[in-house]
Amino acid sequence: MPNSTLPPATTSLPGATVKYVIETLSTRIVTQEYATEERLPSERQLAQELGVARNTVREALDQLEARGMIRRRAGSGSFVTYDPDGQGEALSPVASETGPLQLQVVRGILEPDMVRLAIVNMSPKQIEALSVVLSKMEAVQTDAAAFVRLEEEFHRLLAEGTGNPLLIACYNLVLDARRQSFRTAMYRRYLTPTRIAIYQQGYNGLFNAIAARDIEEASEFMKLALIEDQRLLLQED
Amino acid sequence: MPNSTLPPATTSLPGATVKYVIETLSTRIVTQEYATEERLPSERQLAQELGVARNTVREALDQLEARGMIRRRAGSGSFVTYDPDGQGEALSPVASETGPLQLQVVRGILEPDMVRLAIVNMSPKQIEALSVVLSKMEAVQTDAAAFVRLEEEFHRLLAEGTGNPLLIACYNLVLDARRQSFRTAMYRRYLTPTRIAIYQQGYNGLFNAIAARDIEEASEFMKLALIEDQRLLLQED
DNA sequence: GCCCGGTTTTGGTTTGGACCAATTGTGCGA
DNA sequence: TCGCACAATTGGTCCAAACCAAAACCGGGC
Repeated sequence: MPNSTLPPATTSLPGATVKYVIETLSTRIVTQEYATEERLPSERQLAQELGVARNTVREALDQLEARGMIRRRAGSGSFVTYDPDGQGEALSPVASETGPLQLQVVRGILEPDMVRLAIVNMSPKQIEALSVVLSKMEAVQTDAAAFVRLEEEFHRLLAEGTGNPLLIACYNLVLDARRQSFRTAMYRRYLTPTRIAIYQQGYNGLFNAIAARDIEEASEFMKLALIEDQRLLLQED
Repeated sequence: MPNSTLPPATTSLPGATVKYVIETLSTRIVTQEYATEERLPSERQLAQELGVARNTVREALDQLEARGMIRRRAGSGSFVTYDPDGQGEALSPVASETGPLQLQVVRGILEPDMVRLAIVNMSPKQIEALSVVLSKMEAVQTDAAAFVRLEEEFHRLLAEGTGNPLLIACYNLVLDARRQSFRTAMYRRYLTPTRIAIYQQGYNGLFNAIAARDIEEASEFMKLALIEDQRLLLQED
């Protein structure tokens, strides 16, 4: 079949491109690689850099805008509105009335199974995105706030890795509550460099288990992290 | 036509095309020109009829789907979900994009632990409220819709019985998705009086276990109910 | 130095085409 | 008649390109 034209070429995995762009950009935003208020590269530049069509970049930006992470102005550019220490936003009301222990309980219910689902569902690109976040986490030495943010991003990627919109929505509530907890309870005080190192080890093991598609191992690491959190919780006050 | 390139042509007013398609289609839906549950023309047909590109039709359909007026199934078609006698409040958007299987997965994660928490947390009054709903359920003979509503109420009371606001919020999402499932997938057809009797037995056992504060027994009953739902799901076609 | 108009950059919209994946329909053979 | 493989249909994703409108940028003229 002497097809005259075949522009798409389809070298990359289909169906994962937009999500890949979203994950890449949202990670960069969360890690402040694109700082708050900063202008991010033009759509055309991003398209070239990421090796996708502008259309695809646009769709990703649409969703980031819907999430409230960026704001776009025609003729001017796209700007980061995401605020890491977002004092601003009213988190969902449930977040504020959820106690640290209650948060821990729900995490204990969701996360082990969430990892299982993610493992059997994540695409290579999604795992790649996860590894990017992991390496940034490993680079953290003392900045507890940054570490917490990266943890959230890591968990968010896991949730999206399940491909289950309902589960993702539930876990977004969990993350809201978690953010709230960190704001009020000031765990950060207890996130010493030593503890950060412990967590880094845990996340590293978790990621390796995920990359190896070792379901039980990963679920076990997830539980360990939860137990560690619990210990931190009890030390408080 | 020897012209090398001029795809857009731009015969119609620019910037109003998508809106025009949305208005046209949503009007047809609201006026029941495309009746509820009916399949509307394929995207390619609509594109031709309205004189726009398929992409434009898709974008319009995206928004109609976001509004909950239609639902799309790859390989099958787009179907009107809008109900003119809409009791139907706007369900949370996640509800519409959650499939029956994904719903079942999340329920399988949450419900067994939810029962455990409820048992150790419910006050006598709350258990009393539960028994009231149960007796109403047992009075149902053939009205599948009523039974489904009572089931929801039963589950809601359980969730509230945990006293965990975060868990309650998560489970509300689950219930939204469940309601959506019943609307679209028409399980009701399979909820014969015989099946209702089976469920009644299950809920009765579940309640007794709860009243007796028998955690393992209750969790077991909960799982059984889930399995029963699953069977019902698989029979669907 | 300041304003004003053209040029450039940037996001916004639409087109058309190719290919993928899920579903449905169909016809042939056991 | 029953099933199963194959083809057609349908929504899902991505690409490349053109044009528009708003904003920013820049250089000349006052």
